[in-house]
Amino acid sequence: MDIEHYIEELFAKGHEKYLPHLSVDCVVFGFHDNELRVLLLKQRNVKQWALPGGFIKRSEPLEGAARRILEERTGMNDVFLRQFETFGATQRSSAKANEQFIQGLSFKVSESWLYDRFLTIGYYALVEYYKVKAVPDIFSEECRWHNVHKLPKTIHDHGEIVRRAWESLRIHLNYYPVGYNLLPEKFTMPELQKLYETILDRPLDRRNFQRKILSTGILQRLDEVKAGVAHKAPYLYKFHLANYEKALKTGLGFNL
Amino acid sequence: MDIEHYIEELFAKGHEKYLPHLSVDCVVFGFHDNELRVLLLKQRNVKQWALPGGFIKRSEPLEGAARRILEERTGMNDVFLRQFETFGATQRSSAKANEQFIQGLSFKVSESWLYDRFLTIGYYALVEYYKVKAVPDIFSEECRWHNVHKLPKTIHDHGEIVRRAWESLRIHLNYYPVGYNLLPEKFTMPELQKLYETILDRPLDRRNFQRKILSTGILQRLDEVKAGVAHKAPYLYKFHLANYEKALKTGLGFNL
DNA sequence: CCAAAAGTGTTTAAAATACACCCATGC
DNA sequence: GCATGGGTGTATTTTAAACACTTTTGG
Repeated sequence: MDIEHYIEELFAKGHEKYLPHLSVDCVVFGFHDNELRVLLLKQRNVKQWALPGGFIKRSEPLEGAARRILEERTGMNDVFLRQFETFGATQRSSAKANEQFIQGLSFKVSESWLYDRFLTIGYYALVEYYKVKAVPDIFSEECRWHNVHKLPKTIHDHGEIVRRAWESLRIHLNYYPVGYNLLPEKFTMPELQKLYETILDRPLDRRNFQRKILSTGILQRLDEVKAGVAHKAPYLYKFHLANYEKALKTGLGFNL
Repeated sequence: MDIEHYIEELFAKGHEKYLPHLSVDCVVFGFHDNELRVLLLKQRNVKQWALPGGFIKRSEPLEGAARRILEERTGMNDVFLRQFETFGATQRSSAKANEQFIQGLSFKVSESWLYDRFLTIGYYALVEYYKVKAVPDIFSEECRWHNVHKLPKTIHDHGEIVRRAWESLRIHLNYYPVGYNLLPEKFTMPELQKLYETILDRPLDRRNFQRKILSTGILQRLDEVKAGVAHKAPYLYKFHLANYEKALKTGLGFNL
């Protein structure tokens, strides 16, 4: 099988192409059905899920690796991406933890760089849910969104990594604007609020939220209302890109 | 020479003991003469300074490596230590950049794991200035404190790393208490304020600062005043450890 | 016509800021 | 005795939080 061949090659010779002992894992956040979701890959031969991850080419910038991995899994480039932590506990990954996966392979590898200890550099990404064309990697049979509140069983410390990414994102939310990468171009105020509430995991006052978010100047209201909805149609907004970019740089001393 | 032998061994066989391509660098902050200072090492054969850094033993936790490195350079354990960023640009380190150092060695090494690309995981530490017994490492001839405002020429991206660490510390300051690891056991309110002003790099109002910091409950005033000072003697304070620890965990939604 | 969601402003409380006078000490 | 820095409190402004009624629409 083609993929098995690919995997065998990676086990045997991956260290020639990639830096050993190092991986990059991406926590890809998307927003859908009023849920904050992360993209996870279902490992072959194993009933566990994993973060989209990969290795760093020997002469590839660290962030470049993260962007490449992200593009491979989601088809997207130019997404919001932020490094948040590097995980380096000794027990965090091991050949043991991968045993089940390895045993399911059709070939035998008695030694491989992939059996070594790995440190992983964690990035989180914010992406527009509908724009993602999720594709599994060679280790996986499926790529699916999961509600951050109901994560399935994960390999290694990937559950913890998601938790930490979410934590970083919550803090991030109080410094920088968020949403451009998580919402469609046009969106309503209640949608934006839901996004914030979902990330912060608590309800916000409708009126206070609107006042504060508008005061930042990152939004512009359109002369359009959302069509085809029950009840009163809410206005559509889009981000004021110049102000949004500025706020990304200078921050917006915000407190929701 | 003994040290040269040590270095030669490290060049030749270090990769057996340490993870390749990875280093840990520590930005050690101390506070003295109303200055925020960082500990830097003067490299042998080179007119440049470097952060205290080192490598990760093959079965050593990442943070453990940082603590070991810190203890080796400062003689201190149990200091405040926080990972803040991992630096992985391709051009950040190279054999070229180390050329001068290598040429100064009495032996020749044509190949070494140390010539490879390195990613470095950045930690910053907060330490009590007077408790530090700074000792150079094998690559250095001197270990000295430098004012963060007047950093000397550094190797690689170490200047940038200091800048980023300081930035992280400034943000940190608005979430968590700081000072226990930077000040002597007993200190005065003006001293604490100077520390905050120095880290934030801007003046703070005396009365407002005192009110806010006291309202957190992390301080306890002693029935003692500072002796041997000109002018009115300020009270001495110490940290209320239980409250301080609690604040380290739960944070103190602070805004100076 | 009514249930459900959106639009809009005001009042109140809390927090941040600005500011001034007295006190103790070393010189 | 005076210059210097430390101690203390209040008034003002700004920001956050709480809160209710009206409007629109689909069913």
